Amino acid sequence: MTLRILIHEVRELVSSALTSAGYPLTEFDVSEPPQQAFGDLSCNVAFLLSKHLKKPPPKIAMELAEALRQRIRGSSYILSMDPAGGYINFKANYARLSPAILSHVLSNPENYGYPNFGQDMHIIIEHTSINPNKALHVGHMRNVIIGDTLYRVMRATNHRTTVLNYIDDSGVQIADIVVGFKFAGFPVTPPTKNQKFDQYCGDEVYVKINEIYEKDPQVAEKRKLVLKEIEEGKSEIARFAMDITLRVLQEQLKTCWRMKAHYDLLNFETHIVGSKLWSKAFELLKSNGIAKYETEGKNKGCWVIESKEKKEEEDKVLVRSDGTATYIAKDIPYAAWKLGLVEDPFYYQEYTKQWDGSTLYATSLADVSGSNKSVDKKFNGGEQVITIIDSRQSRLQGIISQVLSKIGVNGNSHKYFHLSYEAVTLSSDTAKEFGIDIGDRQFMHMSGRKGIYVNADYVLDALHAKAYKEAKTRNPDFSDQQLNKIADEISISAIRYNMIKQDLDKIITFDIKESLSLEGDTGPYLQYAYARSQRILEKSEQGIIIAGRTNFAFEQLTHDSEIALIKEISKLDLVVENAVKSLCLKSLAHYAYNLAMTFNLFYEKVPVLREQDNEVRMARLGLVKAFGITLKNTLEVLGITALDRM
RNA sequence: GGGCCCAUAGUUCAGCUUGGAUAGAAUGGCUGCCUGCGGAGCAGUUGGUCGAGGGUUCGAGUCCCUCUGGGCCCA
Repeated sequence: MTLRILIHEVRELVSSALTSAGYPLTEFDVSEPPQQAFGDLSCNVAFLLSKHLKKPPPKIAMELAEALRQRIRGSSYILSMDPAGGYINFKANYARLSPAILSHVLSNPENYGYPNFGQDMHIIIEHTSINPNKALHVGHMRNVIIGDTLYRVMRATNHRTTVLNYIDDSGVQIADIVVGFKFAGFPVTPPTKNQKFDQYCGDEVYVKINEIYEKDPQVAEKRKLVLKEIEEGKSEIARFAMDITLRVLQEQLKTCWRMKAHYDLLNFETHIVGSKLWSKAFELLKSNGIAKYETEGKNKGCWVIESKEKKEEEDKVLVRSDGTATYIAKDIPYAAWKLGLVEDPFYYQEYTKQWDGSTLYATSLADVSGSNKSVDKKFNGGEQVITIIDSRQSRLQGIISQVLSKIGVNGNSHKYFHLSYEAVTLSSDTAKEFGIDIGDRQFMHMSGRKGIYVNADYVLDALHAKAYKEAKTRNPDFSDQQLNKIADEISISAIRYNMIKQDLDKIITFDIKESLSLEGDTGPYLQYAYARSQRILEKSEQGIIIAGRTNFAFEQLTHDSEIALIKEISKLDLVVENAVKSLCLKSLAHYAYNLAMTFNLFYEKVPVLREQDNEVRMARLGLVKAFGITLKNTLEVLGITALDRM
């Protein structure tokens, strides 16, 4: 039993009342009214009918109420119904509802709130995909956290998930680092002790080589040479570049794993290039008449995609007249591979074990025998492909979707979906820490080239230090190991919640001071509510065993804050469903916050352990336990660990 | 020149997909609440011409149009 069933019941009642009162069946909404005083659910059908019936809504509501009143029987979960204004408000019968909801939660602790509508559908999610020449900064964190949360909620709703991380190992950015090492004298080992290799490459080599380019065009020339060698893939420089790529990648993955991100496959760009995927995809485009050869005009000698719909739009060049492919031509075959539109050219080998015990695979072009044996595994051919990239790529991604919709992706434009999000920028105060005064402006964009960004590890470390200190004052008897574990979980929770609670279309103005807050609308607030609930259960179990029991005298829970908590608990599956269907991940965060807040109110108002009446006390313990299950399952999809102590 | 996104309290944001009852949080400021199930909490108070104008509607923060300001992409 969840709120969903109650809503369904109200809908059925209203529908049949419409018929018997002589009104036409029409679409209407059943939702929660803005205030508890109006009831538990509210129906707006009278407003909608008044439009074409030219009758005032309150009058229609009154008439419908008559028909409804006869239908509400004693066996129903609905206690009463009242027309108010034009609304029809319903009050739930919690004496029946509460036992049904709470015993359902208690008997499904593992998967309560996770509706099974995925039905094993294969969803491919790509996220992270950071150039392997630098460490993650806060902007990358947003990408990782959006992607991993999506993966978690898809997995929880029984989708078959494959998470890809695209490694651009043949781009200019990696070439810049190689130039730094080979032609500008940077030592390959970081001169500062214990410096992470990704930070060294990004914070120092990359920033300084860009300064050198400005002054010395001869060094800038070397970049072209290095790029060419990497593309050809055989030389000593190419091998060196791959070595650097893998070392940076390893450090990047450590940071991602620190945030509890999970991946299934690393897709190396050099493998995509070397696999001849492009020529297969190109043939597909030609045979479908999508790619056209221009014989005149400014694109003479190029292969282009014509845009017929809008005349103002430029035709997109795929292959230049000199035979080189554009960046669009790189992305189309990869996208076609994801959807399974071209034959899979890759071998797969085990790359490494991850933090969660799962195996991370990598693409390969050869069937390698020996220790790195290829595995027979299918990573592509998703029924839906979701790519998480920032909004600057919207145009390119739009073109790719458009092209794919013409080949094989029959009519279903949602099969290839670009999940776009806005940038993370620096607040005025945080910009000042880089010695930059941005005047009246609200934010400033980060710049990798100029070294103006906040590293992910720096934020995690700062959060960790703060959480550690706080935890130690509250738990002076805890060991260093215990405190570190707690501080890990709190720091992850703070950053993950911070990055997911905001709308994807909004620029995040990152402020280092504000991001360190552990109070109010934050991840640790959620964990705190959970820890409080677990402490109550822990203390109670010295005298009373409630483990394994699912039925209590829940009908005796009648206090406002008890009812409010039960109602909030009953909504999780609706929230999860909405999060998946509208790809609205922030709604999970908002729900978690509301649930925790509702519990905190209950905690203030209603005593549990001090309750004298044995039955009521037991019922409250059952409620506390059900709350813990619900919050824990919500936090799980957010990638936040529910802590018993903090 | 063309396309996409954003604008709500001092600040950071919910609410807009699907129009509806008194526009909500957090944070900051001020004030209370720990011999009590953990104060990373709770309560109160302060703070809003929902960027501007027009339109649709019985009803617009929400839908449509124009404009302004900011951001991004393409040329």
